[in-house]
Amino acid sequence: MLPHLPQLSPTMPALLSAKSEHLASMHKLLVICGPTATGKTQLALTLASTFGGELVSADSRQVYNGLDALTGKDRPTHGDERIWMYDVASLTKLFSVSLYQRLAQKIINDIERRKKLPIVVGGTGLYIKALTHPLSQIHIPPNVMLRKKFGNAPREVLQEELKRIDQYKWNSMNESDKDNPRRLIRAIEITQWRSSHPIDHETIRTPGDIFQIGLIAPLPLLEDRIQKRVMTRWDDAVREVQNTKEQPIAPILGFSAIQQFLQGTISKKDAIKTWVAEERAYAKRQMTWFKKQSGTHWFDITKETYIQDVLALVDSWYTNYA
RNA sequence: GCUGAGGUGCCGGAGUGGACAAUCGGACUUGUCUGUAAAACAAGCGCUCGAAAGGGCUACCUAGGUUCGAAUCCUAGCCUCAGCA
Repeated sequence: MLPHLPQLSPTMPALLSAKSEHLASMHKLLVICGPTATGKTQLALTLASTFGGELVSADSRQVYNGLDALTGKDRPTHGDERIWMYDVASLTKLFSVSLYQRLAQKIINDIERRKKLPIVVGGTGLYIKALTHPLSQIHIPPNVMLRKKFGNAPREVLQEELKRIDQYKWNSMNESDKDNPRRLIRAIEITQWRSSHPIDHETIRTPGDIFQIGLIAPLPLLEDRIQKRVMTRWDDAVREVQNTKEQPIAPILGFSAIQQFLQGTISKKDAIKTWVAEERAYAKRQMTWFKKQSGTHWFDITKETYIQDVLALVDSWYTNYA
C-alpha cells in the first residue's frame, strides 16, 4: 500500500540553463550526501538553479507530514522550486526503504521526462543506496504473522530458527548482526519468502550515470552548527511536539527530550543538551556509513572555494557526455 | 546554630568488611548494515605491561585509625541537601 503520491509535474517555467538544454535525457543522477548540518540542501539548490535540476530528498524522517522544524526540512523560500519526497507519509504509519525507493524512482523518472537533472539530497545512507544500487531484497514484503510470532522471542530462539532453515545465511552474517533480533527476523522472513517464491526479478532500473558528492566537515564545526540550529528551531519544535497528538511510529531526534521538557521532567537546558547530543551522535553514525561508500567525491565545507569546486566538477561531469 | 540524610568513575545511580577497577542506565569511542536505517545491533570505555592468558599501579570527599584485608567499620575535618531555629 503506497502512501499518497505527491502531485507530479506541476507546470513549471523552465529554468534550463543554456548548457543543460542539449544534453538532458541521458539518465543522469546527481547525489549530494553527507552528515547532518553540512549544508547539503543549500548546495543542492545552487546546483539546481545552475544546471536546471530538481531536488529529491533522501531523508527517512522528512518523508513524514509535519514536524518541519524538528526534522529540519528546508523549504526553498522563493522561486518555484520545491523539494520532492517531503511529506509523503503519515507519522503514524510504517515507512520503509522499499516505499521510498518506489516513490522516489517515479519522481526521478518524471524529472528526467521533463529534461531536468534529478538531484538526490539527503543523509539517509540506505535510502540513497536504494536509488544508486540494485538492492535485490528490499522489496520482499514483511511477514506480519512472522514478525508477531517472533516479536518478543529471545534472540537464541531466532538464532536457532535461522540456523535451522538457512545455515548458509547464518554463516554469512557478522557477529553483530547475529545478535540483532531485527536483522535475524528479517533474515528468516527472506528465507521463507524465497522458499515459496521463485526468484523475483523486480524491475529495478539500471542505475545509469550517477555522480555522487559528499560534504564533510570537522566534528567541532559540525557540533557548533548543530548547536546553533537546535537553538533556532527550539520554539517551533516545541510547538510541533505539543501539537502532535499521536506518538510518531519512528523515533525522531529531540522528540522525547522535548516531551520530557513539556512534562516538566527535565529542564529546557537539559532537553536542548540531549537533543544536540542525539544530533551529534547521528552525524557520526552517518559518517561511519558514508565513508565506506566508494565513488563519492568529497568536499570539505571549510574550504573557502568548495562551492566553486563542486560546480566545476559537476559541470565537467554533466557537460562532458561521451 | 540545632536535628535528619548524604558525599562513589564524564553524568545518573548500585554496592555497605574479602568474590570490587567497582552491578546497571546514559554519555563517549570504534564499528556492523539490502523492507523500522534519525532505526536496530556489536565491541570498547582508570593508567600501564602483554599477542593472549594474565600481571603491576592509582582509585569510591580529605586526613588519620581499627583490621591479615576497607568504597564498605571508627574519629576528626570539609562540603551538599531536607526539617527546625
